[in-house]
Amino acid sequence: MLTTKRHEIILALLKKRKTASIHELSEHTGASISTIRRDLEKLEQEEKLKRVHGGASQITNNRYEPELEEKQGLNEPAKAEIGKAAAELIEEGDCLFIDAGTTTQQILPHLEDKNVVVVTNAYHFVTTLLGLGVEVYLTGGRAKAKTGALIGVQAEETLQSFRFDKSFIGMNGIHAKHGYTTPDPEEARVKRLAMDLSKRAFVLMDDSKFQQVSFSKVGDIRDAEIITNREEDSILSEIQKTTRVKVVKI
Amino acid sequence: MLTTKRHEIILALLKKRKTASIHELSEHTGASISTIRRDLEKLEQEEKLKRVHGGASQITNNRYEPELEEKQGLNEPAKAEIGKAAAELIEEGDCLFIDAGTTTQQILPHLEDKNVVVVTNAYHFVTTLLGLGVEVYLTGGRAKAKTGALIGVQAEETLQSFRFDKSFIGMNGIHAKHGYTTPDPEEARVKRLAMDLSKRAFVLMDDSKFQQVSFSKVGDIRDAEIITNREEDSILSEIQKTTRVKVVKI
DNA sequence: TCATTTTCAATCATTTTCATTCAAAAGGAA
DNA sequence: TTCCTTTTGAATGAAAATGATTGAAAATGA
Repeated sequence: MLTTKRHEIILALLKKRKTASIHELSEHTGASISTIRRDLEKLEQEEKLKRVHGGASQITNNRYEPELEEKQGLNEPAKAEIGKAAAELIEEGDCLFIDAGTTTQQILPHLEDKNVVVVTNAYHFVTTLLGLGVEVYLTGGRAKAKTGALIGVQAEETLQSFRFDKSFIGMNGIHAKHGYTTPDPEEARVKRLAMDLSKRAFVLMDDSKFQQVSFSKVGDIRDAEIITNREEDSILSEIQKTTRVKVVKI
Repeated sequence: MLTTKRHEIILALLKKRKTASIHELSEHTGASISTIRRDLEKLEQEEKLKRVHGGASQITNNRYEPELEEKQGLNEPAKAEIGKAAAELIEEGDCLFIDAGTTTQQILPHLEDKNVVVVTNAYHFVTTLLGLGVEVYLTGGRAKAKTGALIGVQAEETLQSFRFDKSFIGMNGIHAKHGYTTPDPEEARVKRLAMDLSKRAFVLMDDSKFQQVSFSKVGDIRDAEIITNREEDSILSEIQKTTRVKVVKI
């Protein structure tokens, strides 16, 4: 029996049932227990299935959730502090835009029962916000799994019908010369538009984003204020010449 | 029996009933009391359930979900069958609108890896659909906790930029004379618009909705086709004079 | 309150499964 | 063929899961 064929059989069986034991698979393919183990090891590396004690189980359908949750773990305390600092700027009656992203997400818990209206392009913020008793508007648009954002013409159109007191934007890179950048051009347009529609725009960034440059430019340094945990250094000083920076300690 | 499999069984049972005793679970899975205890301990750590003296109970995530989940339970088998029947109408390459609602939600599992584009006004369908590998567009709008729908001018504006091969609409009432009705006028407008933008519009309704009249009119009987589990009777016959009805058995 | 019953957490012995190693078998190239 | 690499199956001790047992804790009912 060809190795590839065996792999197919294993995956096919797992598609029908949610789990399968090593012994079932061994019997079903005619291969020995050891071989099946090796197969499962390889297939797990390829993210085709998940090994469990005694066998294997289907990979959790959610192509989306894991990515976001993984990301969530990175630099978590910093993000939480930045989110808290952002929330402190919010006043009664504010109309806010909150961009999709793991850092901006940290603002949410601080909005409980605040009298604000939130517009967001993050479809998975909605349930949380409603639960906190906040009035929520979602932009339309195409749903992007990787970042959990809504993008495209519909997102931009919907945004046009709002004006914000404050907007909180996530960003992938900031560079003294190249300004704010992010990988996806369509996301960049939405961020840019939200900034333009706000009296005050805040970019939330942990220190790892400094001097990074991504593919799509969102704007120049002066186009927004910055909230970060970056410690004082020459790069930060340079940026502070151009715009206001709120520095949080962790 | 695989450990993972047992965990799934436990969670599945808890999803149906609100609580389950250790003994029930032991009997149901064939595992010993000790093993079940260990399972519950682990699953509680993962926040999948809450242990209580003598067994375990469902976890309630937040203030919002319960309402919708309660509703979910009502007439569940009927809704599942109706959702399945609706999915059978879908063809390769279709552009679909799927309305927010517990009945329309039952279509989702049948969309796995189908080559379709889905537009929806239900913000909590997005993650599921992306997980199934479907391209998703969300309408904009104000998020309504009670029904999980996006409504208002932004929703209508976003919808205008699409045309659908088929739309699947949830509805609260159908009446031979008064047509389709639903409680919220803003939701009614969205439903109406989606129907207008579709080559074929389908209203999904379990039999409890017949001869019900709600506050806001969505349209006349002939404005959509109907998918229901209503058994043959005079009321259904009357309606069938006006429009096509697909009847499912449960 | 107290006594009784049920459930719980901790521990132990047993069984099952796992990762690692090694040698045989099966290809592939010169 | 011979030499070399890859795949396979078996063997091993280590790790994990399981079921039974026990005294402590919690619930129950008088």
